[in-house]
Amino acid sequence: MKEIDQSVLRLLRLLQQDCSLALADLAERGGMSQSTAWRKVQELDAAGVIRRRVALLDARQLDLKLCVIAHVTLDDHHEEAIESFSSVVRNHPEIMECYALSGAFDYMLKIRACDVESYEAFMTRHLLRNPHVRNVVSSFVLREMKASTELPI
Amino acid sequence: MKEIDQSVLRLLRLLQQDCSLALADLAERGGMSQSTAWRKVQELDAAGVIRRRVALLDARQLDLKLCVIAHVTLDDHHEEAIESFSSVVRNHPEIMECYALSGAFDYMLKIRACDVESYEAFMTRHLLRNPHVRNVVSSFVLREMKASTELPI
DNA sequence: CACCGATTGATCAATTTCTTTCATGAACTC
DNA sequence: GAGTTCATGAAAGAAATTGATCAATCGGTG
Repeated sequence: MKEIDQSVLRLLRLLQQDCSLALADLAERGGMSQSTAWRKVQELDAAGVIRRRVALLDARQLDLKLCVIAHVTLDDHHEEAIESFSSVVRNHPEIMECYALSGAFDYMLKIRACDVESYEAFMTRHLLRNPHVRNVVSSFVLREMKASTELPI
Repeated sequence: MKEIDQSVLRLLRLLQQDCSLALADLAERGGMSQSTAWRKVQELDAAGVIRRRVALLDARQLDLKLCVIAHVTLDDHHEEAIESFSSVVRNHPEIMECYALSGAFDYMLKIRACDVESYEAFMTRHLLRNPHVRNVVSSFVLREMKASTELPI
């Protein structure tokens, strides 16, 4: 990928807001011809700047009313402990996000579940059962003030 | 929206993995005819179960190498303090996510920046300057183990 | 200024994809 | 069982994407 100029940034901003835009609209709003828009999007796809296009769904309508932020501390940080924990994270779609952090906790997880019971069940069944997990602190999300996928570009 | 049956769930799962699938592919993988797939997707769009379709970009290539999880505590929880804080969150795209939490902290923020300096600048300029913000604890993301937008359905 | 390469926009044909229409059959009601 | 509604699939038409070509334009360089 070459340098990313202003016109490409405009396309990217539009696409991360709505990738179902027709090429004609995209071009118009991006202030360029359809051919140029097409070529730039091709490049962005090929270069992997556009990683993927996904549909964002409404959690409430799909009965996932609960969202939890959990902070996890492992017992030790040996290869095996980390791999074991990673595997739990990978294999459970309820864990939507997981970041290794600096600071007081090793990991931060964002977890979705239908309700407190099923969260509790998932937790005890899969996370707390893992021998390397020393500590989990769960905070319930009271309100989603912002949940954007748009990078600040 | 009526009840959501298995075939619709299959479509939703596919779409939240890749919404650039052609209708024909979507239908085939979802195990139904193209017309049926089209109609179901229309309904899901209309009902808002599919909230939007977005492009996910590569933060690294866009020079956003830093990701920070910040925990914020407000001074008080009066209308004004909350509104003031909300306004900061709304108006700054660097703050990609913000959740009001139960537990030790009032809010959790996910923030993207190019580097530590610009993060520091943003922080002091916009968050710490806010008179209602009592405390901010920043944890740097060392590794993104998982960052999915797929709901566990 | 003249030249060169790169980028852009316009246009077109081929292909693919989306959307509508229509007919069929199942399920249900009266 | 006749009639109605509803969901389904096939097929046809409309529209958009894809990819290529060509001329015009822009920027830099000798």
